Amino acid sequence: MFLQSQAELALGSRFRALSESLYGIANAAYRATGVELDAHWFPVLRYLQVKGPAGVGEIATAIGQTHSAVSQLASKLQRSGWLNRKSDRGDARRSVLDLSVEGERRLSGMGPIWYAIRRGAAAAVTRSSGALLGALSKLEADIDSGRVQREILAEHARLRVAKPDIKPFRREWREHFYRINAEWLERHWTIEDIDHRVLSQPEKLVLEPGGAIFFALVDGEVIGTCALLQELPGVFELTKMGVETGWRGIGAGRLLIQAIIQEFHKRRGKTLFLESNKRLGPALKLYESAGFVHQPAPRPGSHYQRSDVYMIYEPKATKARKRT
Amino acid sequence: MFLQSQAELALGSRFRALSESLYGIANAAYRATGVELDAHWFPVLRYLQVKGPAGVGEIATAIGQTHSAVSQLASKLQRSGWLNRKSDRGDARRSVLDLSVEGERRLSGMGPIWYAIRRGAAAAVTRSSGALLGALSKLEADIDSGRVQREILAEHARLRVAKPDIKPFRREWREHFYRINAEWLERHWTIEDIDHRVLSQPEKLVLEPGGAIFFALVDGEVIGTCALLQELPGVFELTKMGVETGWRGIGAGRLLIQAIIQEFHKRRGKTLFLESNKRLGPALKLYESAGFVHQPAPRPGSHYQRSDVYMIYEPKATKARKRT
DNA sequence: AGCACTAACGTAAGTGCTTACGGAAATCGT
DNA sequence: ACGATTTCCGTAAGCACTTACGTTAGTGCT
Repeated sequence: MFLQSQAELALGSRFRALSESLYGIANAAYRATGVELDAHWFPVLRYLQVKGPAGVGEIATAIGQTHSAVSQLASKLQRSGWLNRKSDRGDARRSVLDLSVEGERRLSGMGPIWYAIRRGAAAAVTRSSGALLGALSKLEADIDSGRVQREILAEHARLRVAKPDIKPFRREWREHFYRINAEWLERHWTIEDIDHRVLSQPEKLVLEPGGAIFFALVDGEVIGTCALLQELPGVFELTKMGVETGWRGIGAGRLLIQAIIQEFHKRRGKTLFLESNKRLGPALKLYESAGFVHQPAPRPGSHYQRSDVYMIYEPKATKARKRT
Repeated sequence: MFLQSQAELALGSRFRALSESLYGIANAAYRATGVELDAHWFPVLRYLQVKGPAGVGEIATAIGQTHSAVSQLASKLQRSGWLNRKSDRGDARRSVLDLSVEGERRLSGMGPIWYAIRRGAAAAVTRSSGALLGALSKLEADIDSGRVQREILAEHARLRVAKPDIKPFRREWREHFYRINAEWLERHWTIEDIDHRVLSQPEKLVLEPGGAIFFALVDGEVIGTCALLQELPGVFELTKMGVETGWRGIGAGRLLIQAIIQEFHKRRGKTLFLESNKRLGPALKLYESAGFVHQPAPRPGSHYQRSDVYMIYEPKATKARKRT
């Protein structure tokens, strides 16, 4: 599921959909058992049944909705004979809702269906995690207190000004190497077989043959990666560079390329090339400005179907010498 | 919170409210950080950003909404320049959505705010219960499979035809003695001091002085209760009778009274009386038909403020003898 | 006592979805 | 090959809320 992959970011959508599902289930149960009740009415009607006559505002805060919602629903329920509405003697602003005799009668036989719904839902909740109800309560309290809100803003203040750090490969970041590259590969092409193998076994197919992998991190979150692959002794390929959409434009790509080049020099490599595709405009710009020079494509013996750009790294020093 | 007291019955409302809260939080975070994005757009925009161009239906199923919702949102986003819409060559029924260059640009800097929201929400979720996300996923799957629906109907089929069982007091049902009586007491009056004491210490104040308590159960759920209280040796009071709203009309009240009377005879009691209130019409009918006869109220030395009905049990046998 | 202020509510309009419906293109069965 | 069915989508209307606003009644301050 796509929404699940977005983790906490799409909770709003998921809760909304869950809400509709649950209303649907309850309504289907009512219909199937011949009960004329809409699940949306339950909070108001049940509140009146349990607590007796109550004002609009009182009900609204109790069930977590606005007074308008309660007022409008009350009008509807009044028309269909569920409840009575009279204005409070004593405080003429208030209008007091009360179950009608007929409404009370209709509700009085709901025990079986309510318990059935409750048991069915409880079973599902238990299967999903025994503590779901408690968790929801705490979450609601947390949100109401404004704490979540404040924390988000605090985090953002830190993340916005954070600069990317470049760090060498660590095992716990392994999955990010796959994830980040899969994102743009799936987007523009498909993941070729060679891609899949390299991405899923980076230690064996990149590091052990004398290569290197770097990650770009922002405040501990991996947001980009790049690999240096040794094809033949002294011949290296810059490959699998990706920065998460959403984190572009803070210089992570440039830093990654610089780290790769530095590593290439450290290993006394002779040739550093890369293959890419014309559709990756911003990346190509980065390569060019880092010292890569276009060559006739495709490279003889290219591994990739999608490759139509071939570049070789020519250090500034070399070019400068040429010009003089 | 009232909704929480309704446990699984009001999950729909709670999820809906949670959904609104989370959208609100996200939107506030966007606004506070100067990002022009509506949290409701996130699923569609993010899907396009990650997966690239996609059809309306594909997006709809991926994000769990209807194609109509996606189509309408797409129109809006198209008008405001976020995305382009063109019909698919190859299949003219499809219309393909794609982020515009401008839309892509706007989204490209969202990393910090998205991660901030994600962290804030994740922290709240962790505080509420580490497993909430997994629990939600399982719950969604369970609902989608139709299992919850089926179980509710099966439960209802059993509960609807179930007859109440009358059982003597057990410690594990203790709280129900309080809960069920509190319901009608709070509803019509307030819980007097003597009520509170008796209800919260039934063993000490009812059973030990030679009384009894019975519960009415339906398929294992306690739905009603009644107490026999020994005031003086041989003088008993029928009191604290209640049947849950929702379970009235299946004869639980009558069975409870019969059980009390039987217990009264078993203990060779001489007098069985009760105090009640005129507002409790249905209950009074039950008392009358069970053999209780009205006496001038209030009873001398009554314990209760609310009492304006006083009845004494006169077995049919006695009345029959009188008539002859 | 008078006057700003607040509280309680109803109404109108907006919103983010849904269901219902219909049209057009693709696919299937024969 | 061609009618029946299915797929894909857009539009319209509905729904369950919301926010915005206005009215009326109570409250607090001087």
